[in-house]
Amino acid sequence: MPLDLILNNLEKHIHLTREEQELFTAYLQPKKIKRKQFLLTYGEVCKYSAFVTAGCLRGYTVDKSGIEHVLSFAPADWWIADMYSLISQKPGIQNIEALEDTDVLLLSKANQEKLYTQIPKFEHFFRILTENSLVASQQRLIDSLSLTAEERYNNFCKRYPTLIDHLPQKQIASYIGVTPEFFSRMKSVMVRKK
Amino acid sequence: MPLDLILNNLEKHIHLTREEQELFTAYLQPKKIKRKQFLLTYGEVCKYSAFVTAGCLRGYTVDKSGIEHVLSFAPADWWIADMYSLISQKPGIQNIEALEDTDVLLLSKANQEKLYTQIPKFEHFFRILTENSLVASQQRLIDSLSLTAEERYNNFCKRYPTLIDHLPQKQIASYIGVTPEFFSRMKSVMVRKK
DNA sequence: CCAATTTCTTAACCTACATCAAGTGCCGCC
DNA sequence: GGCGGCACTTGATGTAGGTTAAGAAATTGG
Repeated sequence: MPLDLILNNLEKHIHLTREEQELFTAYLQPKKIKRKQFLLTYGEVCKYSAFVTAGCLRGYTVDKSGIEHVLSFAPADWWIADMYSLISQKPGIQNIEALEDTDVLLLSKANQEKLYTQIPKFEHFFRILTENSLVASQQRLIDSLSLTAEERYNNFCKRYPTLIDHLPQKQIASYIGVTPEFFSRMKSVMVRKK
Repeated sequence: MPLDLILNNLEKHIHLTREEQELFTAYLQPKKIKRKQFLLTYGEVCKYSAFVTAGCLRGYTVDKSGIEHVLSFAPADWWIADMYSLISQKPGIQNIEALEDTDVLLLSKANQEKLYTQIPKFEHFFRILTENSLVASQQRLIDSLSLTAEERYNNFCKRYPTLIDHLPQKQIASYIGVTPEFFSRMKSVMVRKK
C-alpha cells in the first residue's frame, strides 16, 4: 500500500504517533502520471514535493543548445522536486517527466510548512533529507570534475542498481554527461576490455 | 565585533531573544587560522561547522592524479564544513585551508544538535542554510554540464564579486574546473574580444 | 632589500569527447 | 503485418581544454 511506503520512508529518520501519521497523510494528494507526461515543466513554479510510490520519474534541464541534462532519477521510495523553484517560488528550471506510468504522493509547499510548525519532527526530517541531497549533489559535482565518463558510469551503476537495464541508455548517457553516441562506443570498449 | 556578524547572519532567517543569543554564543569557539594552515584535512572526521568572521577559507578535494578541485570559498559571513563528513562522521574528503589569516567561530556538531532540541528555530535555520547550499550545488553541477569555461567564469564573478581580484587566479581556475594555463589563455582571449 | 618560491604567461602538441552522417534493428500502432 | 519512428551503432572529422616545458613577473619571508 502506497501510504505504508511513505510512512516507512519517514520512519528512517523520525518516529510518528498514530495521530501524527493521520494528520500527515491527510495532507497528501495522490496522482498518476502516464509515461512521457510531465509532473512539472520549465518555467512553471514548483508547488509540490513528490514522493514516488510506483514507476519512475526523471528531472532534467535543457541547455541553450537544446541538450538535455538529467539531474536525477526518482524510482519508487524517492522524493523529487525542483528545489530551486520550490524554495524561491520563482519559475523553475527543470522538467520532471515520467519514464513509465508512475504514481506519486504530492505534498504541497503550504502543507509542508504547516507540518513544520504543527509537528517539528518534520523540520528535522526534511533537514536530514536535504542534507543527504546536498552530499549527493556535491559528490556528483566532484565526480564530474575529476572522473572520466567510464568512472562516472560505474558510480551511476552503484547509485541506481535497479535502473541500469531498465532505462533507455540515452537517459543514462545524459545523466553521466556524455552523448548517446559516445556512451555507445564507450560501452563496447568496456565489454572488449573484460 | 565578530559575534554581531554571526548574530546578524542568523537574523536573516530566525529571530532570537536575548537569552537565546547568549545560549548560542556560549556554544561558539573562536579560532584563528594562519595563511596556508588547515582547519580540516583529508581523512579527518569533521566535527565543526565554521563561520568565517574575517579572512577567507577554501574547501577542496584532491583527485587521484593529484589535481585540486576547489568546492567552495568562504569569505567573511559564510559558513563552511565538509558536509559529507560532518553528517556521516566518517573520514572526510575535503581539505579546508586558509587563503589568508582567518578568524572563525566553531560550532561543534554536538552543540549544534543540542541547539536543535533546546531552540527548534535552529533546526529551521540550518534547514534553510542547507537548502540554499543544495540549490547552489545543483546549479554548479548544471553549469559544469552545460556551460563553457568562459561562461562559468562569468558566473563565478557574479557569485563571489569580492574575491575576483583578491584571489590567486589559479584558485579561480580550479573553482571553475580548468587548468591555470588554460585559464590564463582564456582571459587574454576575453580581453582581446572586448 | 634580496633570494626563494610561487604565480602567471606563452607556445607546441595531445586527448577525451562532440558532431555529423549514414545505416541497422526493433517496437508500437493503425 | 507493414511502416513510421525511435533507440542504438559505427565511422570520419572537429574542438575545448589538457599536458609539458620554459621563461617572466610577482609575492613572501627573512
